[in-house]
Amino acid sequence: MQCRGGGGMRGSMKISTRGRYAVRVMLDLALHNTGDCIKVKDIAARQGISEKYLEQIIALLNKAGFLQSVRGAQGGYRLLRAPEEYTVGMILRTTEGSLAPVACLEEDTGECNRVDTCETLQVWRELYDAINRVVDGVSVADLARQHRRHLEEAPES
Amino acid sequence: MQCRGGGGMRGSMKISTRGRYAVRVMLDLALHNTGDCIKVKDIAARQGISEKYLEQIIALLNKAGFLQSVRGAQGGYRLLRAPEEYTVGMILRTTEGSLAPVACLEEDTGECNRVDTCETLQVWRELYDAINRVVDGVSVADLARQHRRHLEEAPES
DNA sequence: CCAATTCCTACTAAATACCTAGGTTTATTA
DNA sequence: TAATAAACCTAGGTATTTAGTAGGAATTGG
Repeated sequence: MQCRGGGGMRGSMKISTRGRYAVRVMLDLALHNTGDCIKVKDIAARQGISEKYLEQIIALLNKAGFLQSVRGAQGGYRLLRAPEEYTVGMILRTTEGSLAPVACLEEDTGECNRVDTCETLQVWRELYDAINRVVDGVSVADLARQHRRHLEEAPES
Repeated sequence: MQCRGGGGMRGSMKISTRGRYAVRVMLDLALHNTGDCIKVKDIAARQGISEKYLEQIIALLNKAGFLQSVRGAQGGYRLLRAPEEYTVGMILRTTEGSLAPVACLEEDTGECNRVDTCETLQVWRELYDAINRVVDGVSVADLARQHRRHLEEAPES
């Protein structure tokens, strides 16, 4: 359905929907940060994402301490801190796990035995650094700012 | 066996063994670039990788036009061009597919409909650029140079 | 001819991605 | 107080991908 081209090679190094949706959720929460609770149902509707699936993703963000949750009727979620305080890197790490391109670079795990003689490790380290620099250099507030600028330039609906 | 910590979160954005082995193969071929053929069997032994699996990976590199192959007894492979001509990026792209972190950035495919209003796309684009800059900035010759320097500093065996 | 090699295709077990489904608990409100 | 609306929790389920195994056909050197 999504792979029409030739066979084979679809591409790894991908950020999964979990991570991408999580970033969009955080942005959504920042844009509707009026003080009162925001329901999963509303986010799902706005973002066009399955409600039940979003629930699970938000649960990860919640467990990470990013959100404040209110149970019961008229409950929902809101950002615990200011949008500036959340980087895309933080969000991706809690939902996707480590962003290291190879397991050897994982903080706790890994440590392959060929570490001293492995020339490729240096490349992976540079890659890891570059990835972290980008994702930690963008905050949810940056995304929100960009969204508002978009609206000004092309005001629709 | 490799995940001992807690459950959950293993980490995406990973380069698979295909890609990592491919880079090691190219480095191996560069280091043993004496002019005569190098057998898969020897590479597999030196690198400690399954012969049959390597065969398939090398087939990809071969089909991409990176190698010269000689069939039959005393056959094998050698680099078609100088090690300087191959970047890690080229190798990863032929074995792993596109290095784009999201499908929307894929050259031919993708083009999601929310392209104009998607603020997150900008982050993914920056990430894509950063990844490409790193992997295209390192050649197989660089890896070989680093290997030889390693040997000088700590000459073992 | 024989042995060594590349080449080609199919298969498999395990993990992962991306959900769906169904229920439990907690709080508001009619 | 009962109904309802929400968060919370856990267990699947299908399709795809990964990391190989396996087995043989085609090609060449000795």
